[in-house]
Amino acid sequence: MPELPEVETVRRGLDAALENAVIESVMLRRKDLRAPFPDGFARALAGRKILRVKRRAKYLVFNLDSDDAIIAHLGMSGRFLIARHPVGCEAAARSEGKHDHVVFTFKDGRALIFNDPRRFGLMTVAKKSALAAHKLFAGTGPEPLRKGFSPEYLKAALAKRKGPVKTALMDQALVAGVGNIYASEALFLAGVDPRKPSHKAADHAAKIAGAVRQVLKEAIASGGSSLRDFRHVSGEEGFFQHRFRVYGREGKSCPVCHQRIFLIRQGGRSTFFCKTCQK
DNA sequence: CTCGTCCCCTGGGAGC
DNA sequence: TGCTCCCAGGGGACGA
Repeated sequence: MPELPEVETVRRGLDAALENAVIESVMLRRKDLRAPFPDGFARALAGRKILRVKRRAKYLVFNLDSDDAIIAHLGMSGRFLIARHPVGCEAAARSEGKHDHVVFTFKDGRALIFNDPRRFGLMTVAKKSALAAHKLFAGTGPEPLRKGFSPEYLKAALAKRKGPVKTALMDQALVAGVGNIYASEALFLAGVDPRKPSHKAADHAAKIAGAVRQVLKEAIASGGSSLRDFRHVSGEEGFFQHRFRVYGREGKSCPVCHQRIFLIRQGGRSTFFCKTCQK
């Protein structure tokens, strides 16, 4: 599910709802997700206040009023849902909702539930002062909506690679937060063939960088894409899935030239593109 | 190093 | 209706 626009949508919902919320308890319904919860996870969080919720790449970072931050990843199917009403909250906290793996309760009576059927998600705690060097973030490339993701940077990064440009865009070390949907969408906007070797696509770096930024901004403005699992923290769906130009549209007509859209496999993932518009 | 392949896990949809 | 197969937004561990 969640690429940068979806994670950013969740971040905004969490940040707005949980600023200054004080954690009362943390219930773990199992010992691990993609990785084990660290020892003392719940204990380190109880009584702490959430200051801000930030995002780096596809990770959410909850800054606490201690030295710690919670790091969370939605994997493919993770959801954060806020139970707003005390009654709903108590029910949520007590519930054994299928795949509700973590339940935070707050002093104000609300609850935050992390639900993740596939359990590719992750939740851990780390020192705020050492986040940039944390194993999960070291080696992560620039944020695509910040200045570091410049045409010059992308040109140099692509020039060093041999693999297809679409695979390169999905590499979190090259640029943070772009996944399978938005890599296809961005290359369509840029008019670049996803099969093109990265070093040859380097000449189009400015167009590609601009397209990545454009599609991510559009998707954030639409509240992300809900194909199956993705929901806002309120439970609402995003609606950018209705705006896909190529993703999931195999055999349908290209929005620009009306030729048929093709589906190929790259690195085990589906890629959608227009052979006429993308060279 | 970089690249491709496989795997983790559950659920939903297509096809028979 | 029910079974089997395939596929899914991510990422990390392998081996070549």
